[in-house]
Amino acid sequence: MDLIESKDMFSIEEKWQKRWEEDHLFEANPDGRRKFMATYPYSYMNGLPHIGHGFTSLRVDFISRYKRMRGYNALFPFAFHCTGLPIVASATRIREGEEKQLSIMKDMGIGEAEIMRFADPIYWTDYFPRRWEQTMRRLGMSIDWRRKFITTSLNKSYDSFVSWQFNRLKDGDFVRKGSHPVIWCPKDGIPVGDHDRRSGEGETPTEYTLIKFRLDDGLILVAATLRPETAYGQTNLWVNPETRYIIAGNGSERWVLSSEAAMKLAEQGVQLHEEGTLEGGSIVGRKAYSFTMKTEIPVLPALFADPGKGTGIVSSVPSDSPDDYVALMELKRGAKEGSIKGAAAQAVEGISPIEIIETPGYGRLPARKVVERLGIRSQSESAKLESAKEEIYREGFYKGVMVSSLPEIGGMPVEAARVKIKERMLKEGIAALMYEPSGEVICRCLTRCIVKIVDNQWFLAYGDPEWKKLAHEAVAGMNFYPAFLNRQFDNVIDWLKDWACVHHTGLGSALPWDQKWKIESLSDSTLYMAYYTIAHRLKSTADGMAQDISFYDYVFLGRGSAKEAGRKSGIDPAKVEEMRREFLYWYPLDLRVSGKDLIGNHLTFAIFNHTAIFSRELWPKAFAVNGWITISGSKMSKSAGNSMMLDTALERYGADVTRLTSAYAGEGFDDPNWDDDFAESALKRLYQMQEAASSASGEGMEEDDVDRWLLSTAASIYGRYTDNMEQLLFKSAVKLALIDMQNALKWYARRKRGKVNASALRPFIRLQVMMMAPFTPHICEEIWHSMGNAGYVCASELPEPGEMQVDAPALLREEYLESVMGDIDEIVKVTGIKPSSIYIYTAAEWQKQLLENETGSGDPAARKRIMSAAKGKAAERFFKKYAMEKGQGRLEFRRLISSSFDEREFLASTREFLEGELGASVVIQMADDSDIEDPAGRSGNAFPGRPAIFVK
RNA sequence: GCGAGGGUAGCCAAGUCAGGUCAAAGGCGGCAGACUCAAGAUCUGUUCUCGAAGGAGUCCCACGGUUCAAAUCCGUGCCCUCGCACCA
Repeated sequence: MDLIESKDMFSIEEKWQKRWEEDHLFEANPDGRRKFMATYPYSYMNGLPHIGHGFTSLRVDFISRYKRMRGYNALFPFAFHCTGLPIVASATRIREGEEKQLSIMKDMGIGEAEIMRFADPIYWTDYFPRRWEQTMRRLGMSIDWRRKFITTSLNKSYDSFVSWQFNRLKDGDFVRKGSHPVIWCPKDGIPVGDHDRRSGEGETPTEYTLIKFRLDDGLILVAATLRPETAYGQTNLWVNPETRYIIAGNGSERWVLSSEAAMKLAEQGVQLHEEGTLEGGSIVGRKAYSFTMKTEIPVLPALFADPGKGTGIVSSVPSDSPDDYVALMELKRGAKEGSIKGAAAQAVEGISPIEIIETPGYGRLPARKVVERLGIRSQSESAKLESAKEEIYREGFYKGVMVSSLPEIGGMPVEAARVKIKERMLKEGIAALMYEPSGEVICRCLTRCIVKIVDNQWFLAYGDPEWKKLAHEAVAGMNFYPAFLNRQFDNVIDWLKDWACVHHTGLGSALPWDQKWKIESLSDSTLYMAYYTIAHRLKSTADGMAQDISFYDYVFLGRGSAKEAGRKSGIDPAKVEEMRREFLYWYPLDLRVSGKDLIGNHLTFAIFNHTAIFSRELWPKAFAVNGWITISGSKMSKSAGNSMMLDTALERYGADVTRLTSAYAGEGFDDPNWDDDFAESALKRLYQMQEAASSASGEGMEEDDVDRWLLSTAASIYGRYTDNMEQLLFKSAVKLALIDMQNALKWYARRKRGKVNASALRPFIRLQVMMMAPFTPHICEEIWHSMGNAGYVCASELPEPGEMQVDAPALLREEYLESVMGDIDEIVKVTGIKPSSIYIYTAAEWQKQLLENETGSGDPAARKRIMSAAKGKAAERFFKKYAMEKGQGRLEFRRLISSSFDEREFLASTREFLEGELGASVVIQMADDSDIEDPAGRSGNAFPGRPAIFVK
């Protein structure tokens, strides 16, 4: 057979993909076999797959193909996720002609003419699933495509499934109502998710504590702080002299705060009634009573008091706040230089920071320390102040301890003190809460966003301790790859809080009992693995049918009857019954493979939801998680210019090489590395496999020791291969199946001096092709076929590892030979001799017996008897060597060799080979031969399992 | 800070749970040789240091310990990656 030209790879791949398709090879239906169902979390349909998607989904394909070849009925389904905001947001951007979005579309290879069609979100849900399927097919995925579907109300059947799921969750009290803070656009009147923001992606609501201070006329100055635990360090208040504050009634109190703050508080359930205004400048110099300090503190001017942030009034803690410290220092300078006069100057002079928190490495006045280190002189150095604040905030929060002299919170860690003091103040009515975005968020409509407390928000109650308990139980019963993940999942379950599971906008399914809400994208995807089991029997389109709740109740839970479910859904009860049986055949899910980004959300949600709805025997059995792919060592990111789309890889390398490079990229939890150099050289390795196959044709010969070695090596490699495959360690498996097998073949060809035996080679290659089939199925089919095998290699059955014969002495013999050759090589290298003759002396008979005795019974009588055969000098030398070998821990290995075969006899059989390899004549003798030829007296160096050598 | 994982030769990475055949698999890169007019590709060898005899020295983040024996076990410290959410 000719070598596969690389351009032929594409046609070979296409050919086999077509045949698999025609023969419905991967369409899995329930039958009498053991089943194996593995899934990949469907990807979001706002882009095309890159090699990272390829890496994770291929892991499902590798294991599915392997399991199929181990006699399992393997199911690998696939679907497309369309729920949520990003598609809608991106479509809007296209409609608005936003440059960035248009160029993203162009980069995906979408032509000018077509781009505008993406202004309609629905077009995305048609286009991208098509492209994904195309790419996945081209990659040679063994997917049962009959079961594909899209999510959202665009698919009536799936929509009804989600609706059923939420009804069941609600019945079990797993969905509850509450309120929670969201980032909110006051102009549009909607929550603004990351995808709807012009800027401020990743910013979240943060909680400020509003602390009250009383002016002598009874007005309440309301200062906002992120750090209530610093209340005992208050020295003064800051107001912005250029701001007009408002006076607003709140119950019996009259608050002073910025008008922006009043507007925000209104969205957070605090109703204020404006009664008048107050110039910031007019409060400066007055005194306010601090309920914490139990004394009056001065109100001073500061430009950093931003009316748009918090309340525009700040309580000053110069010990711990760089802003406060710098502002205070500036005022003090002003007072000294005379630019500030009178009462204000006097007040300023009387202020000094109060030590309240001890932070390792920062002492008790961290603000001063950092400000001085960074050389900040003025409030206007905002960038430096930002980094100073961030540093102190983080260090102080995690490592700081309140100084012991403080009342109430003395000696407590900052973290705990904050909670304690805040709760006490709230209880006493001298504080309130307010939320602000953690950073500036600008809506796409260019409005600055605020935080709103949304009422009537529906939550999945992941914070519920009882539900957590169930989830922990599920984890305890699961397998994880890698195994340590159980700890990670247990931990996530513990910190997970209630999850807001509905949105106002985006694509999705309506909340069944409150149709104005859309179920959010992570929440409609926790149970759909079950849906796969029947998806191909339901019509997955907009004109499909919404199934009745009793239908799912029966199919998934066995509640009610097939007759009833059929009647309500208009489906033949016999069909309903079949679906019930099909679900029970495939479920529970055997394996879900995902990237590590889904641990903290989707995968854990899936565990939670399964425990809520299904009985124990239907909970998922295993999760596998892998890292993020890197390209030649650096993180894949579009902005950094190194990313690779799956289509690009396929065009460049073809499916098999893309698959092989992915498999070899890495395993376990570490980030895998896509190695272009490996990809470049991968094809030649596949050629080699094919070449070897073609050389395996022709007449066989009688099997000799080396043939047996080859087959034993294959058996031994195969045993390790199955272990690795079962553990999803695909890189190791490829190394064994491709590289180690090929290296064995190279040694074999060398040993046989070109006279390879087809009857050994053929089963060897046949096994290798089968082992490689999960990774490079196309070329393996080609070779399989060319070797005259019937059917498909990917439908053939791999042997039981235990069934394969391993000739252990045969393995030892070759290992021994290699080590003898290694010793000779080293001697030649070190001495620089060009050898003409090489003498090899194997150990004397008595030495072998002695070794056997010493490592075994150690019988002194036997020892004495054996020693009598040895001459004194030789025995002495032997024991020296013996001690050394023992020290190295090699004794048992030497004994194993020496007792497994006759060294001299074996070496003699390889003489021709050795002479050819070494280019010298080789003489093999035993150290105690009577007619020994030993010109340099080296034979005494012999040791059982390691012969003496003399080179000349 | 809490939680999870990690630190192995030029780079990547196996080995660590079950200590000794470990100067430590394999890949990539480098070097040398073969082939070639040449380059690329491919093949072979080699790739810690010293060595004219298979040896010795040093080595698996650092330091200390356990052991006849430590990359592997124990302790302490340093460093790195990821998660800590309402978003797919």
